[in-house]
Amino acid sequence: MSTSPGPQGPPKRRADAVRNRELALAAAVALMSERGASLTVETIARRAGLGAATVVRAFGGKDALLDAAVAQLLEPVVQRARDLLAETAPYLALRTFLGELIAFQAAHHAVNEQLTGLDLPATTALRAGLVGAVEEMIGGARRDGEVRADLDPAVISALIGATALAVARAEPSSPDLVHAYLTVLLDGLRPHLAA
Amino acid sequence: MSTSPGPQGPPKRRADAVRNRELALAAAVALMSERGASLTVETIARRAGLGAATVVRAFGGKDALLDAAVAQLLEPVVQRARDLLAETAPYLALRTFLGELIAFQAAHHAVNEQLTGLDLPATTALRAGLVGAVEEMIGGARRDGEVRADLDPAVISALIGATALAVARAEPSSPDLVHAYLTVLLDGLRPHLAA
Amino acid sequence: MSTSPGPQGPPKRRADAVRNRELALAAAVALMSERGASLTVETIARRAGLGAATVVRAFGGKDALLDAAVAQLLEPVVQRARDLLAETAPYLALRTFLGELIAFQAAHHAVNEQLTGLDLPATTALRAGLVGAVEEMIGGARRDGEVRADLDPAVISALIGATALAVARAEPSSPDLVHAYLTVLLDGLRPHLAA
Amino acid sequence: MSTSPGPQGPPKRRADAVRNRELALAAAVALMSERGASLTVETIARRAGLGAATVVRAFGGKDALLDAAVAQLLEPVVQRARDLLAETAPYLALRTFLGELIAFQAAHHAVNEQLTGLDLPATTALRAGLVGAVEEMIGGARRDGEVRADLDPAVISALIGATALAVARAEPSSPDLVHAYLTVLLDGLRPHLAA
DNA sequence: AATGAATGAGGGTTCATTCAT
DNA sequence: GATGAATGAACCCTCATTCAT
Repeated sequence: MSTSPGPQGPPKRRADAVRNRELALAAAVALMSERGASLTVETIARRAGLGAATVVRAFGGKDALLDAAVAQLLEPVVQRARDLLAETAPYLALRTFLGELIAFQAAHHAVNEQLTGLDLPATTALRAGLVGAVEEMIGGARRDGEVRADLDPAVISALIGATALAVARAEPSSPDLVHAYLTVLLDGLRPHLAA
Repeated sequence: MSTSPGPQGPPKRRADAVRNRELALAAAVALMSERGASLTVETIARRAGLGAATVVRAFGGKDALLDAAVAQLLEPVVQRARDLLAETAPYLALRTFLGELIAFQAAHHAVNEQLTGLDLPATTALRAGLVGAVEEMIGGARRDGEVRADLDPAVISALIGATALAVARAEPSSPDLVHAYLTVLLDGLRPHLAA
Repeated sequence: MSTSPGPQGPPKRRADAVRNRELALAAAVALMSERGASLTVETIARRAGLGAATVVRAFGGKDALLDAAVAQLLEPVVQRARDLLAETAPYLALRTFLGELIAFQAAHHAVNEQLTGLDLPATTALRAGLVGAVEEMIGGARRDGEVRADLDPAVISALIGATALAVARAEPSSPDLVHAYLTVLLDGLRPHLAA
Repeated sequence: MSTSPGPQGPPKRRADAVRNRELALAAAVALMSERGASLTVETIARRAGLGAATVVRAFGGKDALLDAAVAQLLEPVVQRARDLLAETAPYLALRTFLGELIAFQAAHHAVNEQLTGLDLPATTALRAGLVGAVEEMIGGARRDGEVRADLDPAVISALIGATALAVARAEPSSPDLVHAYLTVLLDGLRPHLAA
């Protein structure tokens, strides 16, 4: 009885594993936020204070690790978009969300710099969710007459998806650039006043 | 003096070297225009009909080769921007150039897909030249009252530089996206109608 | 004496250890009977419902585990050979045993597929025992005039040892092949009719 | 003109590459003939006096290297079987070939020790050719009344294929074992004299 | 000068073993 | 004592660069 855990304890040392998973994720995220970081398994592991094999085992492969890292970055963003959609008028939601999106991306501006050509299902799904939420915002705002009606909301959403990340990743990053992006984009999205 | 040719001896077989340089450049440019091309030295050399060592030797390293290739791609674009600046009213030049820029980038959407973290001086310089030309267009258009005055032309230029490439490289590429980008951007750049 | 238990204290939880040993052995044996099974420590442990460290600890290393597993497979075969020797006329014993040996090997055709170069003392000893038993069968059958006398029984036994396994492991396995093997071998072992 | 080769020379340094290919093949073959040799790319390369990457590049992968090595070993054997078939009466061809086959295999007794589960097309094809040739020998000998008619030649051929290699690889290798194998096998293949 | 070939460095992954719980 | 997790070593492979021809 002295060594066995109480009746509540199925996970014996799982806690450490979870912690190391998070360490590896955090290390990957940190490296993604640094320009030109190498993002090799070895580098990530060293940053996390772990062995290279450990991080591979914890995720089942480098791709899965990167997928999990990007997903961890993206998940709260998507959630925030959904929350805004539920709580706020579409156009206000769009304005609010865009600002937050850029601010968030700017804090992790190197995200998916080296992710081209990889199979990242969680990331793909989250990006789709994000684009979908933005599309709903735009659709609603358009119905409210707040956004121009001559462009397809899906296309506008894709446009935002493509450019927001680029602005966030711009070198050098500057608040002025973000401000200009938001200003131009939102003004450009307003309904046409005159031909 | 022993190794350098005398004044009577211009480079003897430099013609071959120049030709091979151009072959390698053309091959690299062609590969950059194909999604998912491998862009290894071996691949480039095979495409050029040359040996791998030849292309390395012709440029002194892979980075320099890529730099030269991207520069070759970018150079006419920059030149076009300068020509438009010289010949056309600023705002019209801007509108014209933006459309051409996107079309060009879309035709070479793989450019600097794998260029992160590399030291590419020629590319950097040309990009600066391009951004500078756009900045002049915007400055002129602003003086003509064609572009909003509440944003710094340099910042707008940086914004265009950051987003144009992203739109051109978007996956999947679509004319609608390009159209929406140009529409929103240009409308967003118009002077404010109401404070 | 200090480490060995006193006469009043037999091994306390040795029962668990013994049980785990048997679980691991059974798992290893089961995996050896499946074509292309991976036979890693992890795989064996999972099949046994144990932790990987447990199976290693129970045997002191993977080699010892495999040795014990093969030995467990071979032991009843050797015992059967000894029983037949004791109970049956040599030549009949030989005919009977050969059929059973092939059938047994065919049921565990993956045995020692991945065992090359390993140090497996128990397996080696059992194989020697098996070869010895067969040698006795042949020697007795030769004395009875049932087997040709121009070949050394030890050599014939080695021949059987080498070929029986190969036939059992042949790809693809077929009853016809086994039948042909037994037919040709036994006929070839009969005494020479004509010089 | 001084440095360029004469008009006959398309392969400039291909000779060295061919030589290194052969060095690598010879090293692989040599290692296959040693019990317990590790057969890693590194080991083979070191034995050949080459870098590991060189042997990989020369063959395009480890599997292809092993395939080529085994094929090189097997090719003259298959050729010899075909020659015997063409020149000699079937049963004599069979007797002759079996002796040579064993002798040859015995000289390379570790061949395909670690080859299970690999995709080796050349090896597979050559083994099929060998089995086919033996099958023809047996079929012809059977028509001549030299080999028993109650067993399918294809099955007998498979039997020989399975056992000959095993005998050649037996540990320890001994001339007596080979002699016994040939004696028992050939006698066992003779037509049935009495029920 | 051009090049096919060689290679050292580095990548991701697997696995038997060790360790902390 | 049992175990999930950690890990160092080893494997195969790729590639930019260097070398011998």
